[in-house]
Amino acid sequence: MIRLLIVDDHPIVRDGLRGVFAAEPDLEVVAEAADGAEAVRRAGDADVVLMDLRMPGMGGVAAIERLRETVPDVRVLVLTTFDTDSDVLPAIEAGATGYLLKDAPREELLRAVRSAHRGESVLSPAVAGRLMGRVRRPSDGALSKREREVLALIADGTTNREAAKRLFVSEATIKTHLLHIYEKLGVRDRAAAVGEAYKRGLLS
Amino acid sequence: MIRLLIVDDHPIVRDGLRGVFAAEPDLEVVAEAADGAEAVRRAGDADVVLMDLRMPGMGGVAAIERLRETVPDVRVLVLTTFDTDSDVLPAIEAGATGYLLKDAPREELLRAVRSAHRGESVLSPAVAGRLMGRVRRPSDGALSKREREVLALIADGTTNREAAKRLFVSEATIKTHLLHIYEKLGVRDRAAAVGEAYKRGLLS
DNA sequence: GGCCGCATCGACCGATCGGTTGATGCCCGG
DNA sequence: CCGGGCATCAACCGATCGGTCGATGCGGCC
Repeated sequence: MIRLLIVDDHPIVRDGLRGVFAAEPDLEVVAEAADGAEAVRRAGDADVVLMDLRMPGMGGVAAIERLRETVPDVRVLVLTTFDTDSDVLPAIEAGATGYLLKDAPREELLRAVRSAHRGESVLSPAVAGRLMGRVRRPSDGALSKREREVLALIADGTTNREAAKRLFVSEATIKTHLLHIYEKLGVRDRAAAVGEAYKRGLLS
Repeated sequence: MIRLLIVDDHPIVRDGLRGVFAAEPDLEVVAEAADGAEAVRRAGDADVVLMDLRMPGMGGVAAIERLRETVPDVRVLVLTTFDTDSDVLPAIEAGATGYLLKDAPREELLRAVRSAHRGESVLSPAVAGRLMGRVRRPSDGALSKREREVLALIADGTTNREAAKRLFVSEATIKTHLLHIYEKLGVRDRAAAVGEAYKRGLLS
């Protein structure tokens, strides 16, 4: 029997999760909490904590850090809406065992809970992709010449179509370059690519 | 009779323009040039020069600057594919009387040629909008607090939908904020907004 | 009170983007 | 020769964006 603690400031979400787990004979919701502080207080009875990140008062990241000190055996599976680096990384650094997005199918959620209980890391595909991209991110400035040209154009607001005209290639080529750029910079859209490039001094 | 010089490195474009002007009794194409240097040599016979910007050898901007010295009375109407700031501003600073995009309807082109001949400035709507945005750009840092919040999220790669969830507002609100941001920064999409914000130190 | 700036919002729609399936060819180094 | 990196390309489709029509309400200032 895996004992669960559901931590979310929205009662509807907590009820929804209860409903999901109610049908599983090996899962039992033993407590709920509406914020991080309450989660820390109630985690003693749980094996796995389903932790939202953004909550009033103490948020998820701080709670995960506290749980590592107070209930070191508990597994924390983050269940949240957000998958940006600024959300993912702090939670993982704080000690989360897994990171799932709230739009995950119920089967994935159930599988994640059981995996987390076994101490296995669980990441949603989107988050996994981001971490993988981050790990294999080459040194700064590793964009090819062509990629840098495309990026500079995008930063100036040109559409893919315009960029294609500008560089005398097809739009498909621009898109391919962009996908490579996103991969190398660990981002998923042009705006973030521009931001990341500025942060790395690739653009100025 | 308005005497025209067509400057474009593509023969097809030159032929196409000839065809447009052939039907106009008050317009006469007196010469063609395939690059800036040739344009400068042939401009003496012309009243209005239709100038492309990106050409091998001497480009349009340099040619416009030379024409100001050698044939100061000639009017230069830029006719090009590109309307980014990095194309528009140098041409206008160099002394172009007008700036049109190649996708302009023929009526607009004809009207522009006649206006340019009279010394009137002519701008395509897109370019006009960009210049207007630039002129009324407020001082740096004039984004509202909310706009800055939205911009920071966008720079991190969040979609409008995610940003809406994040800030507990509707997606329509995010879009409105973004449109205001684009207007204030004189850009037309999120990537350029991020770039511009970094240039101005609004993001770091 | 009127005006302005700011924040909020909906609906619709065309344009563009991102992802996904591949693929080819060139150059360089092992 | 082979493999890897780079550049190039097409087609399809769902997701998202940007633009456009408005609109309301609040607070501050004149």
